[in-house]
Amino acid sequence: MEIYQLRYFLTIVKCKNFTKAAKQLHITQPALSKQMKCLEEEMRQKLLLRTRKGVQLTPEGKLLKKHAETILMEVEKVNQYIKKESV
Amino acid sequence: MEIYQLRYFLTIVKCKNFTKAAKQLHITQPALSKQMKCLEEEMRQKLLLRTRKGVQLTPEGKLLKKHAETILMEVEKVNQYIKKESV
DNA sequence: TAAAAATACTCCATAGGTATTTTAT
DNA sequence: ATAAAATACCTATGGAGTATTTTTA
Repeated sequence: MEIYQLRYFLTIVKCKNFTKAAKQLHITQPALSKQMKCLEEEMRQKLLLRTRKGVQLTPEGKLLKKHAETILMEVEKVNQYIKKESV
Repeated sequence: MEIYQLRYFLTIVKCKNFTKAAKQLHITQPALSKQMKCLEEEMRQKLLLRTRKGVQLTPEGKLLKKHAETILMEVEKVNQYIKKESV
């Protein structure tokens, strides 16, 4: 599990669509699919339900979302600090 | 900045020594040095002071330590969840 | 039946290894 | 003089791309 994978995951949750999320992340849809497959395999459970209505979260996906948000919020604090210092 | 780099960084802080930290992380000392160089370059500042007395934190290093601890604590929660679910 | 996701490959960037040099007392 | 860190160079894993197939309702 790496930070970039959590960012990919949250972007999919927000977009409810792999293709749109990939565009927003400036990567291709297959690259994004592969990373989500890796993440689901590492977590040993499905996180995302691919339906015609859009991508939905499984209960485990919902839990990961909470943790991912906490982690990325903290990462964002570090990024802001870098910007502040380098100006 | 990735989770594995934060783990490397905190291990060095704990061990106060690159060589010992590398052993504990099951990687080589040069691999660890390179990752810390990458991290310092990305942060655009020195994080660690290499002294004979042991590796010390710069003020920026101390700040990163706090964020890294928060992030890794949250990662650990996810890992525990994986273990629980996969049993 | 059509949009979206998955699969199959190919490529290359970089994480990590070994050997060696440099640094700090 | 010596332990520790940095550097140089090499290898190989896996992240990302293109082309294509499969899936879902």
